[in-house]
Amino acid sequence: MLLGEPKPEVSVVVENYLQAIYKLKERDERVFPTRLAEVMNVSVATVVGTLKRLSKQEMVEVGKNKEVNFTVRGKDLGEAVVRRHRLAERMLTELLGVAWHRAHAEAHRLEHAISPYVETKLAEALGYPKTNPFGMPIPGYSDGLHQPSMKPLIQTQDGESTVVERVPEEDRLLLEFFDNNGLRPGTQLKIKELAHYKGTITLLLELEEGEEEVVLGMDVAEKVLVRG
Amino acid sequence: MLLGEPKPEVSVVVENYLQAIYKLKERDERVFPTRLAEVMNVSVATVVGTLKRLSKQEMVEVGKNKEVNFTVRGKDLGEAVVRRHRLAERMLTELLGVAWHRAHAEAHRLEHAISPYVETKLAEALGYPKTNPFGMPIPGYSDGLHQPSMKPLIQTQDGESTVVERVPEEDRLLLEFFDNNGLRPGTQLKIKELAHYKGTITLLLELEEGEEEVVLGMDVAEKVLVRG
DNA sequence: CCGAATATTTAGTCTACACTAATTATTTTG
DNA sequence: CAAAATAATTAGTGTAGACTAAATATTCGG
Repeated sequence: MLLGEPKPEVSVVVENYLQAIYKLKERDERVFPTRLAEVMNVSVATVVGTLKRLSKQEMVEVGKNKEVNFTVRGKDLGEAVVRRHRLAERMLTELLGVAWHRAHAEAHRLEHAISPYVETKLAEALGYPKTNPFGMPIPGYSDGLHQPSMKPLIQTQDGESTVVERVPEEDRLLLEFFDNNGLRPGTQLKIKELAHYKGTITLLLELEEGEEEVVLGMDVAEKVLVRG
Repeated sequence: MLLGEPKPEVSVVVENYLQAIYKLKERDERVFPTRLAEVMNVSVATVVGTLKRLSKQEMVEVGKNKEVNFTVRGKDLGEAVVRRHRLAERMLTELLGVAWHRAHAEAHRLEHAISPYVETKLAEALGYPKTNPFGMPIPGYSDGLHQPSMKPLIQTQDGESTVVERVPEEDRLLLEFFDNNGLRPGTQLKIKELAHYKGTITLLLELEEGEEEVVLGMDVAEKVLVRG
């Protein structure tokens, strides 16, 4: 009954760094040590040290301008972590009945425990989903495919009708609010009032149980994408 | 987009030690550092060091006779890891279609990534299974319940008909052999020849596709449990 | 272009977890 | 019971990954 494992090629910590870099680049952010320290919630000194190790292992390259870029190997690994994270989110919500707003945090623990083999079985069981439950594309199953065109809520017109395509997944409280109000990818809605002047946007969600009015601030409205 | 976690109470390493201790005690083995070093696949010196930490954290007590025993806290934690492991094995085989003989190894990575909340949802989705796919009881869902009486294959009689209840799950190659031959919990069989003198036992498996003859050595036959 | 603000690096420390080698206990056995 | 075998401990190392504090670069604004 041996329980010791044969040691994974990359540690959980390294996987988390690569994932963080991948997600920043996914939003077209350039990656620098300080920014990485913010999202990883560690000190800058720690990031500098870790980047040194990552460089030595040929996963990233740090330019003299300090910008962090992936090597091919690093990008593949980071992408794999993100892919497993988003598949895990789907598994949690669709197969296990986990609450939608909890899936993101829970998947963060699972993403490192999914082997390539389990990943293939999981993707198959889920029918090769193209996005996670929050509308983020699952790399490997979604790329290449033409995605529906999307724009942030702040760029909509008063009175416009559209459909939610993506919501920000990082803030637990916000997710819970969305969950309680039925605002998630697929939700049909109409822009009731776009009040840039006071920094709010009022939505009329068209749910099965009837219409629901929701008011969002502009900072949030910038991160909610709708079709169009 | 913070990715840092709030730090789990116990590390993966500690969870693995507690799990190993739990599984040894489950088979009524007394636990000593050397034995633990064997099953954990680390040096005895490492075990001694780790046990010191575990003692300080009130998870185990090491007697002057060197025997390792759980505290209440340690037992609860060890049991939780084993429970999640066996639930994960069920999830892999029943929900994801993972090959039976691979479930054990794969679950070893997942067991540390399942929170109490996900565990409840998982158990619910699986219908509160009483055993894992290899016939081991899932603590918390199976205890208290009267289990069918079991005995090892070596204690059967020539010609006896019975049903497989449990197979050893640690050896990958053996599991694969079982898998390929249809020998798993639930399989109906007849003892064709019990040849203690040459150290073999020959089984006639009654499968849907017909009968299958399988020969096992006594060391393996000791660890395959059947009803009776 | 210079000084302030911001960003990065270095130095030194700490913990967990692994190792080997050497030493010390303990147990088994002739 | 003493010698041999087995078990356990101690000492010393090493790596990953985290920290703070201090030093050094870099960038930005007036």
